[in-house]
Amino acid sequence: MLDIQLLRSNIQVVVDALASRGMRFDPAPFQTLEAKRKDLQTRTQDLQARRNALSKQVGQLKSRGEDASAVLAEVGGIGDELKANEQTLAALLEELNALLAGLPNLPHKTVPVGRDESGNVEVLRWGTPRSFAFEVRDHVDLGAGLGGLDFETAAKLSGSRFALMRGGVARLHRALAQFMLDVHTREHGYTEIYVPYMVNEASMFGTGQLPKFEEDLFAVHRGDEGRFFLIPTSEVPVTNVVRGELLAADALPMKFVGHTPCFRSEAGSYGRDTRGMIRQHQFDKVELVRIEHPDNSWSALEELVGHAEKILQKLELPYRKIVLCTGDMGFAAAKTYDLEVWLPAQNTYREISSCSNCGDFQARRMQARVRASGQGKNEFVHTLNGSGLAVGRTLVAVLENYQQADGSVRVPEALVPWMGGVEVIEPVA
RNA sequence: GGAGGCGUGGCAGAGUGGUUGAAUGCACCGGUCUUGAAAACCGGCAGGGGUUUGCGCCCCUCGUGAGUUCGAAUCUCACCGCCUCCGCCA
Repeated sequence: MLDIQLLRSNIQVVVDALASRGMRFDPAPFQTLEAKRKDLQTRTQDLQARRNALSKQVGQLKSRGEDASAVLAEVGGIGDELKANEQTLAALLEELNALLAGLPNLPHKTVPVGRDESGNVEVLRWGTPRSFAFEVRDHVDLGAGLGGLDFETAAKLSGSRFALMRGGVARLHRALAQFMLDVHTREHGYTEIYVPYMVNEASMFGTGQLPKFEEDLFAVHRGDEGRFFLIPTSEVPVTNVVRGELLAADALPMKFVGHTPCFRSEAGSYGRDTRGMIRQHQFDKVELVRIEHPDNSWSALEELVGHAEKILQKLELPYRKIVLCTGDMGFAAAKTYDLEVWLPAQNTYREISSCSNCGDFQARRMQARVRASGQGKNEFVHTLNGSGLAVGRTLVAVLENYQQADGSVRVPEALVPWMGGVEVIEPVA
């Protein structure tokens, strides 16, 4: 959520910044609402002040045993008008709020301007894609050969865009997640956190999935007692840990790492990545979340991306790092780095991590603040999140990059201890 | 699922219709004292919003939302959450 003060004082800044994201924002409706609000709020508050003063008089008169009927008659007349004003004002504020809640975050000044993904800027390439002396297989074929990836059975159980893993591949999947958790907790100082996979509406609003992106979510209904939403990323529950909190300055930074499944309806992406487990309704992700003091969030973003990169480096998977341009960023982000891993079968780099600083955008929605240390004002915290990494896609990358001519797959050296010493996953006969 | 209890400021905890946004303690901030620190003492200290060049003035908020009333932390209803006991249960 943007700061309404900014829209009041300098709406052109907002219009321009949103334009760089490819969004046409017409300031007129906001300004009309805002003018009405100002007028109505002033009048309402005047009425409230009068009522309060007169009611106070009644109390004084009665405590002295005097007659209060004249004052009572006067204050009685205020009631109806006041109530009407209060209701109109509440509706108006709600409308303003809804308008505000629908606006995406403003890009940080260091974000390259661009209209779509073609405007993204590569900042780093790490590792050299391996050359193969045989024809590479994609993870679907490899997984089938290993008896470890079974999309047909998953489809029987649930439908398309679900995966079922067995044996060595299932173990590899588990090992990857454990490995990531261990690296981030032991080497990068994150606190492991376990969170609910279903959250309420307020949490989805807090991180920005609602109200605009409901179609991307799975909802779980509980009769007429309301509904939960399956988390599309652990960013949602983990970040919302601080919702509604006023934190002590020394409570920051908070660094969490969580491993959860993620559920996405993938509405509107019917034709894309239909083969294999690149784009699933359910996938696992190890997520890094940081709650930072506003002064530190930008250096924290660089650090966080580095932590995600470290996993790829340890697994010796070639990747590149790009900065998303203004037109390609997510709703809540002020700046985003994507990490893309090399997939030999696709002969290209594919997204495996997305790391963002959301600035105070989510914090304002969540009302998550940090107490000022000295005289200053309490401030909204800054929230950051990044995949460290998407486990399913990491599995795909390992299978494809470490495949051998006979269809077996070597286990990356760094991962062997998490595989109980297994160094190669062999095809089934 | 049944029975009972409880939600007040950063924390603990008073307050059961009237100048109470709220005692007290702790924490925190500033100061006195001290070589420095601690202790002691003095002072400050909820959040959000409106308006104002500023001083300030005003409004809202005691889990959330409705209601009763001239007036609600206090009374009524609904909802949410937490605790205790019983039942069930991975």
